[in-house]
Amino acid sequence: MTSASSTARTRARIEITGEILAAARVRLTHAGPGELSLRAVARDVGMVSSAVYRYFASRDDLLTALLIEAYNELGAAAETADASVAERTDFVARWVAACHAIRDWSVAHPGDYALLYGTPVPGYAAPKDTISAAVRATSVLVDIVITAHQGRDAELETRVGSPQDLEKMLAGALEFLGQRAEPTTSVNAELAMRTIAAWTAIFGTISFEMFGHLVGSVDDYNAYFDQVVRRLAAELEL
Amino acid sequence: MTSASSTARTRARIEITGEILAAARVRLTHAGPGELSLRAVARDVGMVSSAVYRYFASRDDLLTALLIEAYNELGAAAETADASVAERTDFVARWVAACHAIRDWSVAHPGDYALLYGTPVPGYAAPKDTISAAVRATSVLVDIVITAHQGRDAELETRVGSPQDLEKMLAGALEFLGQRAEPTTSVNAELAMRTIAAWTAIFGTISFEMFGHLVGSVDDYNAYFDQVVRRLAAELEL
DNA sequence: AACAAAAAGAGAGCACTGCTCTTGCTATCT
DNA sequence: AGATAGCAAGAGCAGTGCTCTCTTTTTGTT
Repeated sequence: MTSASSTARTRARIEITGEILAAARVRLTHAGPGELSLRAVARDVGMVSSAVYRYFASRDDLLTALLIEAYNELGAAAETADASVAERTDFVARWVAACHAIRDWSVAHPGDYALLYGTPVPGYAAPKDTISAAVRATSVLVDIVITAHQGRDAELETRVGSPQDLEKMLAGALEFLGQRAEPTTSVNAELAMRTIAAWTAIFGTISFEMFGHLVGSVDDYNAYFDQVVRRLAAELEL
Repeated sequence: MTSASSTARTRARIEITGEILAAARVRLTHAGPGELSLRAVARDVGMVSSAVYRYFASRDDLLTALLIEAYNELGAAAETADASVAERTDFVARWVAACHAIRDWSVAHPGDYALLYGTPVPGYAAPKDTISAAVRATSVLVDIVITAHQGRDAELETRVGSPQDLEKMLAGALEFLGQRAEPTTSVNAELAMRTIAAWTAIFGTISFEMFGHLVGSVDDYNAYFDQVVRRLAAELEL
């Protein structure tokens, strides 16, 4: 029986890996990445700590796996919210729905959010596996913006600086946006600039809320976020 | 000799406290708050770890002291940059100068920045001592905005939602802004909304840069930040 | 000047962490 | 059936925050 993955052992391995991840996830949700102890997770699943190392080579490896899971969950939440808007040409509604889905997930998963958008762990550099997952939520937002502008005649006018400056500065972003747009269209640098700024503003707002910087200034976080999101929608001319 | 602080011991205490803080600061600058070990700091200053506890009751206390120092340094940088603009009525120039000073300091002190604006430490709640220091950099920005709008006839028109909604939502912020404005003036809720959003956007942008989320999208961080800041200046109608 | 009180440093120790290595057992493949 | 590889457990190392005890030094008072 050389079939790839049907032996009891491989099945057990997958299951146990999942159990460890789930246990770690539970601890992470309300504890923050720095407090996540591999030994504590091991105890949760009824293992000795050294046994966990058969499944994850190091604590960083475990964090990476959690990172990917969390990114995917966030991305899925954004995708679902966007897809749930029936009127596909109501780009403001889609934008608002996706943004709120992102915030809602973040509020419900503080520890995971801290892992994704908080201080990076020590010498930790996110491996390539994480990129595709990391990009999901962002892609939802970007797609809404790009689709909204796809068929329009007039391109956005550059507000600050020259289009050449923007193009040079945002080369990487323009490439990414270009891949998501229809092949024939070229992506306006001004639109790219505003999109990145809006994207940053969204996560900046959530981070400020989550990390306590809005305490005393803002009373109703949800209402405030809604304001921010709708203003960004106007800024993006959705 | 009962005079408050002239004995050799009190002088030594202040000096040693400073040495510990300085050593911790050096470690923090390029290491991140989670990696800051009290024992390592003790070794740096040639003490045994238990001796450090005569000066700081816990690691959290040390972090709090570092937090205050860093906030003050950031605040001072912003204040200096603002003050260095000769033409006091050129509010855009003052805004740009202050914002860039904030980013420059952040880039030069990654570990400190992570302590201030990254994931909060475990169960750590910033004590009141930190607030006055924390507010300094923000106050510079707020003062520029408020002063710019002080003598104007027309108030900003509410863009999204109603003024009543904004006032209710931003009660805390309006109080803070009101304290910084001239007593006679009442602060416009729309202005408060835009100011908070701009403030959030600035630190969101810096956080995204520092925590690696702009890698691949933005090539020239300084130029990008300049764009963001100038667009916010326009948004704030400085 | 002498003495009690307070403060400071050093060391040992506890409970915890990430991680490695060795030992015994068991499922898998040839 | 026998060799091989995978798995779990335990001991152990170096590091962490923090506490407690002990000794020495400085301080303030009698």
